[in-house]
Amino acid sequence: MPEGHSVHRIARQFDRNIVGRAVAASSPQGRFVEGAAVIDGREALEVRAVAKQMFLRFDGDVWLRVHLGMYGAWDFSGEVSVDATIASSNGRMGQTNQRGTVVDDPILDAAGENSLSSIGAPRRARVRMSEQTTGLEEQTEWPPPVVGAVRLRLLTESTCADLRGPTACVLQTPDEVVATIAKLGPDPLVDDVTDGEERFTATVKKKPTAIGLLLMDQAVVSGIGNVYRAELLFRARQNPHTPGRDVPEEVVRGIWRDWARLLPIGVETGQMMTMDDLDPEAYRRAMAHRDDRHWVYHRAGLPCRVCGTTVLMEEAAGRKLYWCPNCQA
DNA sequence: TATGTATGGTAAC
DNA sequence: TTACCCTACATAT
Repeated sequence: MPEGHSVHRIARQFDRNIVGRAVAASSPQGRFVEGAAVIDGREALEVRAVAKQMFLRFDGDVWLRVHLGMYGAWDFSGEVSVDATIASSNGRMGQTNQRGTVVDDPILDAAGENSLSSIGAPRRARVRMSEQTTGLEEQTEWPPPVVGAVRLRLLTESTCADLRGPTACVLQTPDEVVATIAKLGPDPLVDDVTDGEERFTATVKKKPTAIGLLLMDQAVVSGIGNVYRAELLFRARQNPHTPGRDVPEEVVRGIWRDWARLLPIGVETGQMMTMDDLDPEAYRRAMAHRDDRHWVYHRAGLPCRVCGTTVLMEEAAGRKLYWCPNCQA
């Protein structure tokens, strides 16, 4: 389910709790038994996130590439460095208490930062990291019992990471990792932002494909998914159907810069917050309720927040595209 | 209990 | 373009 921000968040979690430690690897579900056997006993040395993919390097030049697709998730339990607000899947916010169970009524300040005093500190917790981070009921058993179809379990002495439902979970050689990343468009959190802008602009400028489709193409730009696509186009007041080469260059550059701005906000807040210029009360409401978080995404049939025109929805390449025909004429 | 939907991507037509 | 994969959850029955 995650767009780029979630993958960067998950990579950060790996950096804190898995990298630098030897792992026991297994595939309880049975679909990654050989790969797990290769990883088993190795030390995790480095994690990288590019676009919607995560690369975890183990000693001996063994790389694990994971793509969560729409349904994948990593469940962390044991010692977990909780650094962020934990939101339940229905959009309700919560945070974990000392026992790791979810507590309602988070304390958010106007900047959207939570008030956890132990930011970054390991604690007993159980969280599911997918598009959002969800608090799970903590298990006292160690290692935690396997629940459901776990493709890959990585276990350090103190932290357990369970992978479920990924689109891709494969081992790669260093050359293969380089090749995979080379096919991906610029990622504002990986590439130099100025270089990325040039690459993105040059690509879009020569494409006859609609800009609404180009933004979803990971070879054109990394990490944008269906939510950010709709929101970036609205923020640029850009019609999704305009061929890339016909979009004014300044608009194209503006979309890149906007993405470079929104992505880190998503990483820090854990939310696809695309209405960032809100007063504190509106911001609080947007953080708390998913339906109040976006300009046009998931708002088909509702009035545009800016002009009141009915927001439209159409299928584009099998995905739902939301836009305001007046603001984005 | 069944069904529909979802923030993604690939491969086959 | 369509089929298909992978899983969880909300909603309908």
